Amino acid sequence: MDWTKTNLEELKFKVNSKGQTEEVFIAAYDQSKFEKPSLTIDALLFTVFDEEGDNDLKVPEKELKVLLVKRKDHPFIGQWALPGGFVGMNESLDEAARRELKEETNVEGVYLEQLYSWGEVNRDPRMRVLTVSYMALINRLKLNLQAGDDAEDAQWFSVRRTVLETTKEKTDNGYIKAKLIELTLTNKRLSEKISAKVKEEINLEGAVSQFRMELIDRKGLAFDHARIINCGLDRIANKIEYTPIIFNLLPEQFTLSELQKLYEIILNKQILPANFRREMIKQGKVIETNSFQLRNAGHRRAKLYRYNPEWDAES
Amino acid sequence: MDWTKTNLEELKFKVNSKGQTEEVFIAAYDQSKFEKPSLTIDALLFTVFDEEGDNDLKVPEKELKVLLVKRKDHPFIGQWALPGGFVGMNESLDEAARRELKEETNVEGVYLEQLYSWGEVNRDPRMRVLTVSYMALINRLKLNLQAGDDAEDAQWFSVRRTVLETTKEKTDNGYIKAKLIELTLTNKRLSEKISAKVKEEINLEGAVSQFRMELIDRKGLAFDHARIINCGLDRIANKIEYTPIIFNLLPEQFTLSELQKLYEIILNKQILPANFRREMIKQGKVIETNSFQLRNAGHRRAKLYRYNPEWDAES
DNA sequence: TCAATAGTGTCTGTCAGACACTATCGA
DNA sequence: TCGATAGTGTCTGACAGACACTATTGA
Repeated sequence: MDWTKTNLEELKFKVNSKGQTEEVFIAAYDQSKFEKPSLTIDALLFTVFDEEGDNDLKVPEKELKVLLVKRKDHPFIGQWALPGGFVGMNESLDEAARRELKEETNVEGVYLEQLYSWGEVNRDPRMRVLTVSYMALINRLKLNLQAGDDAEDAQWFSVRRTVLETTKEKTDNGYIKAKLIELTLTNKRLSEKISAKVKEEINLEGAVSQFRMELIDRKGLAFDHARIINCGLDRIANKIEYTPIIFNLLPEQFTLSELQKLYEIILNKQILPANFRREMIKQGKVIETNSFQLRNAGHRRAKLYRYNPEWDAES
Repeated sequence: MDWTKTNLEELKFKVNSKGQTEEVFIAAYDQSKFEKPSLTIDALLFTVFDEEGDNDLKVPEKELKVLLVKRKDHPFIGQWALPGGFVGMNESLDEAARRELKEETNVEGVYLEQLYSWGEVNRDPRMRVLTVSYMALINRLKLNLQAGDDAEDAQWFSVRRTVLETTKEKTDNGYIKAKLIELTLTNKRLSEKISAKVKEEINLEGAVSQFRMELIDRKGLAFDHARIINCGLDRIANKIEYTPIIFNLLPEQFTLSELQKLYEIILNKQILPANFRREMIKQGKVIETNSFQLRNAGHRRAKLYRYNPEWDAES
């Protein structure tokens, strides 16, 4: 059914207060009378790299990375921003996000999800801009296979999130709880280090709660993009337990330790290996393969696992 | 910090490839060159009424209600739609949603949350319209106190959701799972009954999952609003366990049975009273009061409880 | 006494967290 | 043999789901 048309016979000839049928009304409708905000999408692209340490007995650390581009024009010229751009008149929001993804990394067919829409009046110093933010999760290998990776001014930054301070203030009929979060974005090769601050605030009055994500300090990050990155990190952490999105960040085969490391980064807490192992296998999120880790390290070789595509949250 | 301005001295005098400083650039920036989609918000207002049955020994049933307005103009003239409208150039999205809420119900200071943004090219037969959907939860008493309630063409409809069919089709490397959902919206007084169909589809290929909510049949509901209502119902169900949003739908004091009935409606499943009671009290979401149910019914009077504003998901 | 709901007590199997222990590999 | 990680086994307390039972009220 094409629901985009009114397409009911009975409505076709109905007239409004000015005596117009739908056809006449639409033909006469002048939308240009109204001033409109501009519409953009911003794409948060995450991936995971291995970060080799000094001691090669140790297993390499995992780093969560986000793609930033250097702005070539005002506003915020020379600063780093999320890739994004205007939405064309003939593409949907999702299509615009996938186009941006493709332009920036030359990757297609990856996990993509709408995050949130940001519409404060003065978000952009040029004019009123509404941005719809999207998040994509890409595995490293897919990036290597395709070109456009380290093209020009798009660079991967390590993301780290620290909670600097949590406050909880009781009010008459509820509380105000705030979390001051520091986002640290680093790129070793360029010796770039950005650390922005975002405040998450829950204002509860009775049962009426209001959640806000406020930008406190955007040091080197354009617009309110620090807020969007934080929003994406929250989203991954929320979905990690009941969806398989995390496997989008890993290669086809992986060890349980690697998977655990990723969980620890995203949830920002330590997990006991024995329990993690037991739970993953029991849940059925993961299937044992017959292969083993290739790398010769000073310890027993780990069995490789892969995501179980039959896995289902319901069961 | 006012992050909406570039406000770093070093950037102020930096020039772009055309030799413009930021100030010059912004003054020369002509946004009117670009065609832009229109921007609206749609507000999903939920509340709960008691629905008296025939047997007055029985406790009244609860009904989840949504506010719909009858369209007075094309397109979809005469059909029911969510309240909503264009976003002004000087109001944020949240402000626009609160304005709409106030205009429609004269209620302020209630729970409001952004749901999702819908941006398909042909959503609206007039022109390209992006809509950002919001959901508000309002308790019945707040509505009674304020005017504007049953004004003109805004009416409360009972919402019921039935899963007509679930299918799961295995593919090479994943599955396609679909749920066909029927939304039934009824208003007894007007003898109106709308039943729209929405399909929720999860397409999983490897770990790349894609979620879509598709409108199958909009029978009497304007635009893609059935989809938005369904999205709101999903959101409440997801948040009911770990947030106190449900208390926004209840009066200050309530019995545990009333609370349970609401849980059952929203989660669409039966709960054992003994366990429900135990869990609510243990969790500390709820505080005992000294009052009892006034109503004289053929059974022991129930103690009234109220929401515990100290309750905190973390603990 | 009955219908209807309020509210208590308890049993049972499952499971998360903690931790002790064994296995394997390379230097 | 040591350092490092892989992987197994098991104890414990908490807890969800099921259900039997008592309490209170109005007709």
